[in-house]
Amino acid sequence: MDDLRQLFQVMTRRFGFLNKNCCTAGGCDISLVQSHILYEISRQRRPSMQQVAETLGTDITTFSRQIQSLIKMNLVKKTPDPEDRRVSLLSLTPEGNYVTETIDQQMKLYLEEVFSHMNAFEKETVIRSIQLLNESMAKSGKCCTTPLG
Amino acid sequence: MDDLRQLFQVMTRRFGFLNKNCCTAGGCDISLVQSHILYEISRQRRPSMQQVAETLGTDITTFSRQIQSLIKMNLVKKTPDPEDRRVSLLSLTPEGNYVTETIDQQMKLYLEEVFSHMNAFEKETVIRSIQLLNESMAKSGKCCTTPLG
DNA sequence: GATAAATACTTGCATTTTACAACCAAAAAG
DNA sequence: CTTTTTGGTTGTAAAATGCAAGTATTTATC
Repeated sequence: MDDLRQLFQVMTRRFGFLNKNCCTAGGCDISLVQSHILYEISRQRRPSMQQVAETLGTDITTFSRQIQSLIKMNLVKKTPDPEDRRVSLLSLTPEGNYVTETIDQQMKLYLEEVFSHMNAFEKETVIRSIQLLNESMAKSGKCCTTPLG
Repeated sequence: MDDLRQLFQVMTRRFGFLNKNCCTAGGCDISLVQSHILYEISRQRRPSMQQVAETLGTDITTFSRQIQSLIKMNLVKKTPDPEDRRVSLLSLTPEGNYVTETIDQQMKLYLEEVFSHMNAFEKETVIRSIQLLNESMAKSGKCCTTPLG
């Protein structure tokens, strides 16, 4: 309880490593940011560029180029929105879906491994705590959002 | 409990934003990685380059250059280890200490703000949960460590 | 005690990532 | 119909990254 920040720092660093490990694991070999982009595209429902970039807190110009790479790698598809021809809707190609799915399974496997060191009650408490934390961070508009806006 | 990964993803992303915000806040204007380096140097007791690079999971060559920048900015000092003249021990300059301290206070302020949305019991539970999580991740040697080794 | 091997770190180089500024095109506002 | 706003793309330049190769010191090994 003394060094609160340290706790967070260690936890997020470890989770970052986990994420990174899952990118370079057999088969798919993509960067960490690309992994996050794929994840968000799969999670959101045909999002626009802006939406995903905003979620990840990356500059739209950087994001634009990242998407270009992912399209070149045949993992992502960009379709113009018929409602508003300025926006491009993002979706995963079958290959992109496969890669994303593979990473996700790997992540889940690792997370289960981590939680295997706890009993059911502890696991439940930890999960509930993270939920609570997320809610609190959401409430606190001042911090924990992208620096841009 | 359904989407465990999502919970982690959101939490770490938010904490990452928080970290990023604290770098660019008035006075100090350093990159996120530099902030992490400063933090680790202040936390560890006169660490060597390898130690900090290892902790952060960054390549030693990249790290070497980062340190060069921080030295040029007069935030970090490198002193040869008398025991082993190959190693360089890292420490903060007074300026570096000030910057690091400022960031730390900002972080703590933000974290307190986040926890202000909880009651004492919830806060205690959340902190204990993160501790537990860190322990579990440490136990699980397979994941959650640097991909390099 | 000389030689080989390992370790700690730096530099060369090439690639990737990043972001500000300036831009284009479509939509909304006036 | 003109102006402004919005979604997205390039130009360019800086920073970050990491492999390969190098230097210097220390630790085996014979």
